Amino acid sequence: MGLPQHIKKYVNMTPREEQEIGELFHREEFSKGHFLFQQGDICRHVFYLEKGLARYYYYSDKGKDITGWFFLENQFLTAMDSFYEHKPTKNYCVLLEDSIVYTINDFEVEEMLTKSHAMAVFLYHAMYWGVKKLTEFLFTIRFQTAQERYKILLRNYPSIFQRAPLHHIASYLDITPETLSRLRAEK
Amino acid sequence: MGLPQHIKKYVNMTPREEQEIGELFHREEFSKGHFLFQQGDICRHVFYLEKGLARYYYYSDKGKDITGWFFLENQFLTAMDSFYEHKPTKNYCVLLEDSIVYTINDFEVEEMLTKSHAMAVFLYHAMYWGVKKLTEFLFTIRFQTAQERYKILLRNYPSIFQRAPLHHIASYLDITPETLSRLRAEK
DNA sequence: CTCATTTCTTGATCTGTATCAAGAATCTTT
DNA sequence: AAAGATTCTTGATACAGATCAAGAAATGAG
Repeated sequence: MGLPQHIKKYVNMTPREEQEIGELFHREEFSKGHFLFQQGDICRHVFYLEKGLARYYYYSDKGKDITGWFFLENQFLTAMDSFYEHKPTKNYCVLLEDSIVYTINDFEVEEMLTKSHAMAVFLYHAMYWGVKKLTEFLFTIRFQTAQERYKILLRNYPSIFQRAPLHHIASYLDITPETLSRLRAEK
Repeated sequence: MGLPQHIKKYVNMTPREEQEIGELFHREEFSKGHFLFQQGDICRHVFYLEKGLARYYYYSDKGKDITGWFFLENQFLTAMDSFYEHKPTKNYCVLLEDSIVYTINDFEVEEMLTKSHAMAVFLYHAMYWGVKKLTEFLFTIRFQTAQERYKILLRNYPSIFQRAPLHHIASYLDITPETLSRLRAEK
């Protein structure tokens, strides 16, 4: 493929290392509706979304469909705990659009982690990115009102509102579809 | 010091590496009330709490004192974004008890990250631990009621209720002191 | 030991968002 | 194009937990 530009900014690799890592990614195209993983799967891949949109979701204790995250272009995604701990995931990830995805296997990642110092450094930085995003999201959920959360999403990812059903956006924002509808109606 | 046992379970290091990393940690004792870092500091250390209790907190937009986390014995802590991005932190971390702390510098960590493959692997695993804890906490805040969150804390860390003031526990649970008081009063 | 401060409790009231209900709009399939 | 399914809106009501208020208990300084 040639390594996504995205990766390179995190870490200095030799051209050789860069090529080696790049060769581990497999390009694939999937149609809208394809599941990258489902409940019960042991998620054995990290995905890099070059084009398209994915919805990561699960069912709460009370059986409600909750969107945990939306993944847009140029983002990495996986079922983190499943991938890292080799256990079945409780989550789903479905494509909301036809997408181009680069895939890498768990054993390939692990091999690179143990054999390549540069890859270990890269994965450290990638994990930090996860910590940062989670911290931001936690902060938003804890301290912003429903209206503020709605406005933040509208500001940062306005395209989501054209690309995903509103009730899935509502659960991501931790509000009901009715409340989201009312927020949108306010002038 | 001898590396905390805690570290070893994450990663295989040669005795030499283990010794090298161990030597970078500096043992220190601090009294109750000591700040490990404060707003405005660039946090240049990772701390390992061997004994004691620390409260990580900040002031919300509305000026309220919010506990972000309690750190107990055998846990690592730092102002993650400040340490990683070398920027001033908005947070505070104060010891609630006399404590024994092992400290390592940012430049030492960075040197180990770039020079030692084993250290890079270790830091990758340490970051994952952060992702996991944040994910769990986010889940609790989003989907559990105040009463459930209270019970979870009481089950997992009962000692906190003897060791920290209740209003600081309340803000950690994302409830008011009044609500916590009422939850405790329920038989 | 005493006074002052901080912490905790209890009660009354308020509010943001959920829930329940039903109709309107939009998409999908034949 | 019609019928059915899904998504979205709007209104009425309910409720968990916040806020406001004030007193009680615990802690700490002199």
